[in-house]
Amino acid sequence: MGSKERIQRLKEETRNNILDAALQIAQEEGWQALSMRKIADAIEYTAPIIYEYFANKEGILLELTSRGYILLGAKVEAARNAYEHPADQMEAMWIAYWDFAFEHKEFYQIMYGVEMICCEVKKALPEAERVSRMYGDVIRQLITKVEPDEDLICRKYYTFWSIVHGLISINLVQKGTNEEMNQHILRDALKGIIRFIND
Amino acid sequence: MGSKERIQRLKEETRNNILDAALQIAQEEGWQALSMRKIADAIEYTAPIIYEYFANKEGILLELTSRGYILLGAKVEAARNAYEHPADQMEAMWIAYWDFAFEHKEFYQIMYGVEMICCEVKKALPEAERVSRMYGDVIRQLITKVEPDEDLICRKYYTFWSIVHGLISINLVQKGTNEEMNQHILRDALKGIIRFIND
DNA sequence: TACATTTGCTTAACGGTGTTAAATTATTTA
DNA sequence: TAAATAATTTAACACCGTTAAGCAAATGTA
Repeated sequence: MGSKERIQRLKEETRNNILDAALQIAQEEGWQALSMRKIADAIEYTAPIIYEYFANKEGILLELTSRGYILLGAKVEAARNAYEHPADQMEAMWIAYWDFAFEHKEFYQIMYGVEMICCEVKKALPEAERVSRMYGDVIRQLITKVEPDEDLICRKYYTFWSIVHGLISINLVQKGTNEEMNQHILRDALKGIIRFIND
Repeated sequence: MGSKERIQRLKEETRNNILDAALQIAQEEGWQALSMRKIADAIEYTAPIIYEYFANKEGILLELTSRGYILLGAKVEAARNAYEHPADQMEAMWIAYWDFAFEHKEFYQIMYGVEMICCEVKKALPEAERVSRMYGDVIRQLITKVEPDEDLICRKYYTFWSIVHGLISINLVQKGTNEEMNQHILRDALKGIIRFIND
């Protein structure tokens, strides 16, 4: 016979087509615009066919998430292999991570649950601005330089914000982590930034 | 007459009821479970009524986001007022931010676009574990202590991850920020953590 | 008081979603 | 060629956000 394998190959191809179509739609229109019917349209089938290849929509997302991690893993590995000393490796590996996030935005979003809410209106919410101004004011006082330029203050603010928000996000998305350790990390990082704020 | 004001007050009450109902549903079932019909049920009306008070569903979310910032602002302000020295203020303000995120998870989620994907399966994705192991290995080499305990490595890993992921999230959610500044913040923070990894 | 107008609210509907079951068509097997 | 199996579609269900039409009660006016 031999056609058994050919059919198997065709099935695998369709499976890949589904995943590719889903990713492409996400790239073009965002994850919120992804629908089973749109995927079906793209692969020139009707929607129920997809359920022969995936349990449900989440199954597709899960598979893409997994593939995202494989891609990220390769990038991080390559970055490490490009250096000898651990310190250089570490920096390169995180920069690789950073680059991955922006080169493959859609992957990063499903991998780490980052929503693109940003409804244009939300950006300039005065209540939000008030909060960041409060932080900025205190940072200004912390900097000993007589005339700290606004750029430096902004940078320090983002440094603080990033680590706090990052730690929170990680905890909210994949909860069940050690509460005590979080407090330890948070306080260490804050004290670290404050101590070396004038570098 | 005087009934004009009474009616006005009633309308405002209904508006608040809508917001309260929306928040409660989110607290009990998550944002993804929030629907106009569910809100209507909770306030004992039918769905179209809500459109007399809000332009659409996003309008409700926007108002709640705004209220979230007001709440956060109050907490941060109180934290600052509890201390004299800027360094103490700064730490207290970020801890207040941290506490707010977990005390008012639902607010934090709409304010900063944190999705709760975590479909239980995703947690233990082997491809994801491989990536974190790679980072852990290099961190272990960076620590000079002869027998670094696993807790320390984990803490350092989360510190790195938090700042990188935090910075990425902020950029993805409210894009349009300065690319050059991001690189500056990223490299500064990485070098800082690496340099003081043995504290 | 009687009629007209406005208001508050509901029902019905439209086009969309994920998903399942039944029906249909095409392919393979006997 | 006929029966059995596989591949694919159509139809349907229950939900979603949103809008338009209709109704009923309250209000304003003569």
